[in-house]
Amino acid sequence: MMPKTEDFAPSPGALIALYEQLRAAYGAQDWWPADSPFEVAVGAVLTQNTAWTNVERAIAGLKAAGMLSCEAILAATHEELAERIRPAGYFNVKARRLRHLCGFLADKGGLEALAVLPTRTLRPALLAVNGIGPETADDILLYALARPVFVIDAYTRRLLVRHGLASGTEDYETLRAGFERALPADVALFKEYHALIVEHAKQVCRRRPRCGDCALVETCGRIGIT
DNA sequence: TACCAGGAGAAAA
DNA sequence: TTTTCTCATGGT
Repeated sequence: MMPKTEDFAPSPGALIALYEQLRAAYGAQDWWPADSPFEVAVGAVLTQNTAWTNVERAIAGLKAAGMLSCEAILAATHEELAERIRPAGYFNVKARRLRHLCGFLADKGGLEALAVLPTRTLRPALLAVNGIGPETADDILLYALARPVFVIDAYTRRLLVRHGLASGTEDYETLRAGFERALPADVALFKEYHALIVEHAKQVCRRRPRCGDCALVETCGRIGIT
């Protein structure tokens, strides 16, 4: 089914204004925190429904074991891999997902080889990999492969609802399409926008971890977003 | 101690 | 087709 793009049509001015306020409040984020595109891809799987601090421990564990490569992950047993990524939670599930992703990458000739494929081909291919959903695929496309794809996450959804730009019932593709229609297809802008939304949520959640569906009120007020 | 977190797939209704 | 359940650690 085609996404319901008519349900989310923010004005470019509203999205740019929000971005500029976040940028003024938090400065340049220079995301994603990783040493290589492959580390970005691994991190994108490990961070599923998990705080980034736990993901950092898991990636450090993979690095320490010399397992931060497609070949090493595919060569390891399920138990070895799961043990290394245990701090990220859901370790059995994520170990399978990492192996699926690495199998896909190995089959395609590595992450670098994907550079020749257009996004309209690459995105469906990533989504066809078991364990790679829309957010994970878009993290990889934007931060590992520099494609102008806007990443939607729970923080983005909450921010949009808080500011009356979305109802909260829109599906992932609707929100992504809305951002991509309203904003210029600028990889640096998309990277920074998503990173700023995450930072914005972290700043608040650090103090008020159980603030329900209105977590952004305090910081929104402080930086003048209402 | 109990609750929650940057998701995704499978099973059930 | 939509909703519910499952996976699991670490911080508060």
